[in-house]
Amino acid sequence: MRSPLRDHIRQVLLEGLISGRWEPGERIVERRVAAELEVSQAPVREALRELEALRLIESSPNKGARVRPLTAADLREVYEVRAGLEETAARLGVPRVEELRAHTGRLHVAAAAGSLDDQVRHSVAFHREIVAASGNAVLLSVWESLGVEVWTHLSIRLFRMRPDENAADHEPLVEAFEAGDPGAGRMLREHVLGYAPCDSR
Amino acid sequence: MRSPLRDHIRQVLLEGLISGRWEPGERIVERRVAAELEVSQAPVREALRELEALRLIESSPNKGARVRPLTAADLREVYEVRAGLEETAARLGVPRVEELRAHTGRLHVAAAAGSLDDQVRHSVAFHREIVAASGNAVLLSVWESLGVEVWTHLSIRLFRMRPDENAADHEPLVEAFEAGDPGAGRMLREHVLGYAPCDSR
DNA sequence: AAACACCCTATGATCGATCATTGGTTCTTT
DNA sequence: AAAGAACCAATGATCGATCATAGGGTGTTT
Repeated sequence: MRSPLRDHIRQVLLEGLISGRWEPGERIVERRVAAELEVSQAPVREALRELEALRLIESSPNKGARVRPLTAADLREVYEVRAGLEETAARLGVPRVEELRAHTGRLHVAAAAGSLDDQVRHSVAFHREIVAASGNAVLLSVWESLGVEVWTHLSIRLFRMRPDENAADHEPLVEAFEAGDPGAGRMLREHVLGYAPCDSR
Repeated sequence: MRSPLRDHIRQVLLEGLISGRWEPGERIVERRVAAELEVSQAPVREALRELEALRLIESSPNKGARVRPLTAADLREVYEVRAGLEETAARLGVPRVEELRAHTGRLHVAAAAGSLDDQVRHSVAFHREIVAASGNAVLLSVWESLGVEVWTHLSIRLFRMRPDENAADHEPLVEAFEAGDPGAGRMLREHVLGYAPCDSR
């Protein structure tokens, strides 16, 4: 066994959160998870702390970890931050348009096939490409710490939100980037906010 | 003893990083820290992971943690992200102008007294107020995860950067917020970027 | 001497056990 | 019965010990 123990545990916990095995507000008991996976308590703790950094769980001293209750307002906050980060990314660098087109194409296919998981995956990849193209590693790291993919899955399950099923929404963005349109950043921000819940405007 | 063991350890490590006890690139050995503080290895590991989330150290499996070598380019990346976050914050909410004035005043005093630490502290408080006023808890949490205060101390020590000694720089911002100037966000972004190293423009 | 295999130490990763806190339960006391 | 004290089980926090890997040293082969 090399060293991916806590990585494996984190993955199991993540899948449990996405699939709804643990409901929001429910406690996640370190020893139970440890016993089930036949590992010790320590790596479970570490995995839980990583999930805490993703804001998926919350914990208080001596009281343990519980699944963070996810409200539409929380989700909106995440979208607002994400929109700002992606706008910043668009200002800093130009994404590889071919990549964007490839992701958009796969998104089309997934939407046609009705595969929610694939839609989420390719949509996330589209946006990640933009952030990565900024050339700013800190920005990418912060963006990833938002846990976009997981939150998207959760919002679909908990709020019955639809994934951005119309890949067409992405086309204008690609064209703006290709044309070097200085308004691409703003477009991107609006695009992201458009999927946030309770858009107050 | 209640539960702040790992918090205490994190604080000790933080102070060591700021003070230069551990130089960039140097290894931080879990057991040595544990022995010195007369605690076990486990809480030291947890504290190290928190510092890793702040991007202050980096670690790879089975190879341990080392102080992240801090380059001017890294620092610039942090400033770019920070500038974007604060611009987003300014768009979302209006800070309490009295608070801003109070922080600016203290900044003046600290600058006059030549107290670097106080200058950093009050400058950070000024910007934090703006982010907190956004009303977006995720935004605040992400901003704090940038570790602005620590990075500022480090950049002063490693690059002999000057803190934003002229509190006057903050005055126009306060006035823009007070006037409800829609350009306040952009001003704030420029202000933050102005302190970043290697401004290429 | 270069290349390679083997061993050895330091140390990160993990474990099983123990300490300490929280929250509930029961037992008085009024 | 309500209020409080004492007890108890569950579990998070911490510990000391063990397992396993990385890197360096040493000897052997060519």
